[in-house]
Amino acid sequence: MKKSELISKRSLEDQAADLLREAIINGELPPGMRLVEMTLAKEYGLSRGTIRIVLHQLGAEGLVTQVPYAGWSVVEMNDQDLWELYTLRATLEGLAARLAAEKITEEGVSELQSAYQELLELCEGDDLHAITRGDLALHKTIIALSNHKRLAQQYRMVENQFLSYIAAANRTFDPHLVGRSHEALVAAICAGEGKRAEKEAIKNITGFEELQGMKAKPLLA
Amino acid sequence: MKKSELISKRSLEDQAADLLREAIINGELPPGMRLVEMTLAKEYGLSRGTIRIVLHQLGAEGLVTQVPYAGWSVVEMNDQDLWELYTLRATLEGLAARLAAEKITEEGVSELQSAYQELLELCEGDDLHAITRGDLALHKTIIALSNHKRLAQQYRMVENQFLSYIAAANRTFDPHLVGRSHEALVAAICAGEGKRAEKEAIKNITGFEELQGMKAKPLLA
DNA sequence: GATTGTAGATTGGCCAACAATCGTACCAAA
DNA sequence: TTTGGTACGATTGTTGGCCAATCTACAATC
Repeated sequence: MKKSELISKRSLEDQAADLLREAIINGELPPGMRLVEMTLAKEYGLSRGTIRIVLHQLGAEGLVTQVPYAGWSVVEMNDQDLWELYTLRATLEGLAARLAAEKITEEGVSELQSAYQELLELCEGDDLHAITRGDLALHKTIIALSNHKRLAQQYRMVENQFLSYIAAANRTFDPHLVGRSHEALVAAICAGEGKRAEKEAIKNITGFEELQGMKAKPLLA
Repeated sequence: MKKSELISKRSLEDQAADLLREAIINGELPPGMRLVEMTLAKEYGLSRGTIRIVLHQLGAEGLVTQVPYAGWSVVEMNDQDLWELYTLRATLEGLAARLAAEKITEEGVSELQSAYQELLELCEGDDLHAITRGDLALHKTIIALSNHKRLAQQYRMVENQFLSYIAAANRTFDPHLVGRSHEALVAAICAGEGKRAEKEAIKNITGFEELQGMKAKPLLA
C-alpha cells in the first residue's frame, strides 16, 4: 500500500466529478434532469468555474449533454443509444477477454476465480443490487486482466452510460441467468484460450441483449 | 446538408480545442512539449479560464496529460501505448466494418467505392501525405456507414492519438501496401458480408502493425 | 554527497462582472 | 386564428484579477 494514496490530495475538480458521476449512475439525477451551473456550484460549495470544468468532463464521458446557451442536462437514451451501448460493450469486452486469456497468469486465475465464486454466492441470495454489483465486479476483473488502459477507459465510459440507463429504468439483472452464464467465459480465460474467451464474452452480453427484448442482430453469427 | 452547420456559431472553447487538437495531430506540438496555460491564452487571444477547459477536454481525449501543479504536456507514447492503439483500433474498425456491411445500401456502396477509387488514384502518385489522408478518408467512410455515434467517437479518439504519434515519428503509409490491401475489405462490405468484412478490417490493421516491427500478437488467429 | 532551504513558475480555485444567447410570455397586426 | 415582433429573465460564454497550493530547480548547508 502506497502512503501517497492515504493522503487525499485529489483536486476539487476530480472529487466533484466523482460525486456528480456517481449521482448520475445511481439514478439520483435521472436522465433529462436539468443541471444548472450556479445551482450545482452552491450545492457542492464550489465556484462556477470549477463546476464548469466538471460538466465538460462528464460531457466528454457521455453522461451529460449541453445545448449552447441553454443548459446542461443528464443524457436521455433511446433505442439507438441502447443498441450502441450493447454492441460497443460486447466488442470491448470480447477484446478484453481475449487479451486476458492470452496473458493469463496463476495470480490472474485466482483473482478471476474468486470474483466468480463471490458472484455465485451472491446469486444464492436475493439481493438483486448486490448481484448486479458482483456481476460488474467480475467483468471489471476481466478488463483489468487485459492490462489495457485505453480499453479500460473506454469500457468504463460505456458502462457508466449503461448504468445510468439501468438506474433510470430501475432494472436489475436476472439472478438465475447471471450466475452460471459466466462459467464458460471464466473457464476459457483461465485455460488461456483467447479466441474462445472472446466468443463467450460476446455471447454473454448479446444473450442479455435479447433478454431486453431488443431487435438488434446478435454480434455472434 | 444541415443549415445549422453553415452558420458558424461555435463557442470559442470548441474552436480553440479544434485548433489545438489539429496542432498536436499535425506534429506542430510534438509529444512531450510543455503547454503553459497562460502562454496558450495569450497566443490564442483567450482568457486562461477558457484555455483551461480546452486543456481538460484534450486531456479526456488522451492528447495531453497533466501533472498536478506542474503543468500540461503533449502525451508521449511508448510501446505499450502503441500496442493499445493498434489493438483498439483494429477491434473498433472490425466492428464498424461488420455493421457497415450488415446495413449497407446502394448509396453506401457508391460512397465507399468512390472513396476507394480516390485512394487508388492517389496511390498512383507519390504524395505520401495525400495517400495517408486518402487512407484515413476511406476508413472514416466505413465508420460513418456503421451509423454508430459512440463507435465513431471512440474511433476518432484512437485515431487522433495514433496520428499524433505518426506525425512525431514522421511516418507515412507505404503507398504500395495501402492501395490494393483494402480491396477485399471494400468488397466484403459492399457484398453485405458482415463477418468477412470484420475479418478483413482487422487483417488490414494488424498487417500494418507487423509492418511497424511490433511484437504484438495479431488479433486474427 | 546528501539534505535542506528558498525563490520563481505554474496550476488550483475563487470571485465579480459583462456579453451572448435561448425560451417564454406577451402584444400587435394580418 | 395565425403570424410576427419584442421585451424580459434565466443561463451559459468569456474575461480579468486575485491569492493559495504545489512543483521545480538551484543554492546553501552540513
